[in-house]
Amino acid sequence: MKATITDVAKIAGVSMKTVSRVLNNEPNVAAKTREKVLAVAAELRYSPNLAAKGLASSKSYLVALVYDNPSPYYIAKIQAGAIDACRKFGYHLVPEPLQLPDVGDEESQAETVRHLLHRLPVDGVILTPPLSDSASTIKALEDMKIPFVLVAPSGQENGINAVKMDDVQAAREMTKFLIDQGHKSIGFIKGHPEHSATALRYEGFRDAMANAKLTVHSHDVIQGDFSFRSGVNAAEALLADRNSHPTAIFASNDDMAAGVVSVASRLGIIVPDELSVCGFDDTPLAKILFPQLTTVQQPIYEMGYHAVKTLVDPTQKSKPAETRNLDFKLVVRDSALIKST
Amino acid sequence: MKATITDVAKIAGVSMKTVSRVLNNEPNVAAKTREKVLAVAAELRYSPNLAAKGLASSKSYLVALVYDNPSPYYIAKIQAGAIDACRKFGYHLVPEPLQLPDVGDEESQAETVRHLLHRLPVDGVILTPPLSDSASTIKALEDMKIPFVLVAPSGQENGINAVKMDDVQAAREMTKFLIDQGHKSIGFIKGHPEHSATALRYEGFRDAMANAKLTVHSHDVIQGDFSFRSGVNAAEALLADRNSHPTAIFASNDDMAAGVVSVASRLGIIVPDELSVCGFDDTPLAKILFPQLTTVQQPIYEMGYHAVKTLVDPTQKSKPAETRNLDFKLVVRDSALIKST
DNA sequence: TTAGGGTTTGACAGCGCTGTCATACTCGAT
DNA sequence: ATCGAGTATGACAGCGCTGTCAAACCCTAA
Repeated sequence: MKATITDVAKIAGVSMKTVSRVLNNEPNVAAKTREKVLAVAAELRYSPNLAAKGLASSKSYLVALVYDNPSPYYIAKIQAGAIDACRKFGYHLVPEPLQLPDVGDEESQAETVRHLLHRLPVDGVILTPPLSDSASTIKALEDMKIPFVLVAPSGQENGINAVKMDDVQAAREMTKFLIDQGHKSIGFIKGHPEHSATALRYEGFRDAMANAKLTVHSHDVIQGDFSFRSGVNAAEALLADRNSHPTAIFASNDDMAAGVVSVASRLGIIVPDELSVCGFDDTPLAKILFPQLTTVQQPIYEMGYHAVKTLVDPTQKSKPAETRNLDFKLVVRDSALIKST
Repeated sequence: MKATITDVAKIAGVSMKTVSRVLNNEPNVAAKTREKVLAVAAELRYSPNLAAKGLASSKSYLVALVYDNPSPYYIAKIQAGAIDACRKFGYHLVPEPLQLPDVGDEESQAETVRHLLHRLPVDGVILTPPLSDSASTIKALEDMKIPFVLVAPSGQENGINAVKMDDVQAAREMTKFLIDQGHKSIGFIKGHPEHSATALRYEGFRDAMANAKLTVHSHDVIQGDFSFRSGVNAAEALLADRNSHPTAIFASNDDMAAGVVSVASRLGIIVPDELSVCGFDDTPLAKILFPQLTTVQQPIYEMGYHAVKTLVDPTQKSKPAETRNLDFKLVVRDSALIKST
């Protein structure tokens, strides 16, 4: 029924090994032979048996995506990128969520991961945040000698493969965008204190303000926690004085920005005419909201793609481990007005 | 380094085959032998090599989740359920998104799926909507003799495994809930005309209204298309007359319900005091909104779980193919007030 | 012409496991 | 004691592929 290498070999009149060579793009095959093999393979609709390949070459052609991230949206995007890269290189992606009950201390996390990968040996692992900051999980991987890539780790890892984006720079550019729009008084809502991005985004904001010689008033910076509700609270504080409030508010994520928009609408403050609002992350929410949110689009898909690429691309192999910064994108939508000159 | 069956066999003083028997819970192994083997296996931290297992038994221990569904949220939930079931039965899930560019006519979809599964032979396939309604894709699977399960197909498939929920009943119960709350005039917003759920949900609504001997005025039923914006438009129509509008609005999905809430808030109509609103799907949006949405929670996770279960559970095997209806859940939140007696 | 080096090809073992079938062992009934 | 019918175990081949290594071939330079 299903064609094997032996079938192809027989019909093409060559040995199995030669067929194998052709199919794996190995050198030292006469062009003519190659063509014939390819033709036969196509005709027979041959496709290799991954299990057999794996068994013989002690590779699995599998990459694991390990996550315990509560944001399905984030994971879905990473996964999409990772799968596309896998396809390109003949690999397959196996998502391995850590059960929420499992997510206890770091140690038990690492143990779970160890267990997981013991059962299903893979050729590489992608660690998503917050796992990408778990020292013991990383150590477990190193122990097992399984290649891995960190997605958006907060530390500056050396000698470890990682993909991330520059939160500071993104916040800087967003802030600069607002300043260029003519805003001088800009409110900022910080994220959850324990999330690593919080400090980075705030740093970018302050940088840009300082560059523009604008002062950041302490009462214009409010602590949030990335939740919609905290955005509401922050907005209420920032907009308390109807006669003198910031003309723009930069929230550290979209959920909080949505909170700001809702408060503004309740107070009758028109966005963006009287108040520009921007967020961070470009979640689906950003497009549902009215007006649509100006925000920062993280290269999440790309992180997934490049994570897999560093893991499986033979070209990349043997290159020294490195942290790769991927480009974000400022998405300007209605919530922050582009002034007509 | 890594223990094999041979190692375990040697140390336990039995044959490979016996170890294999123990590890696969086959019968006819002396209790004492079983214990010893298990002990040795544990000590050696032995875990079977999936590729070898697969090669020898011509199974892959892989289940594919095929989707071209644009809703990452939906897929993520299906996937979570499917993965959990896979874990339980020693399988692994491989997500196989159909590239958006691929999604052309049904034929090319089927061809893509055929191609996909040709490359990676799996023991079963889960087809998510709208693929679960693609006759040619289903046929491709049948041709390849790969077992499959349909998730939420709209047709009444016979002799085919499927998991779904009863949209009609859910809409009926939601409507009944509103009626029990004392509402007599209830507006309804229909979904996208081409989506199969649209008719079912509307049917449930009408059923319940008829049961309660309430008339459905044609001007209280508005055609929407599942988008937020269409919800806004519908709400504007339904609430046009400030003095006499429905006291409750049942939107066919959460996005449209969100549109209703936003219009109500703009018009100064207090939800739920002056207007009860409910949606369908229990998307993340439902909890973000203020007030939080009363809605129907679909058993999406459960569908994923049971889909895999029917595919791989040896207990279920050989059972006749059947369509399984899973239970939905009415989630009552603030947007539809529970009146204090 | 021939040696030497590179290129092209194939034979064969074996990856780690399971299916098949044969063998050995156990125990109650005769 | 003897037979039969389980029950328990093992020997062995082979799943489909690749790695290794040897063989065959081709060409150029002497």
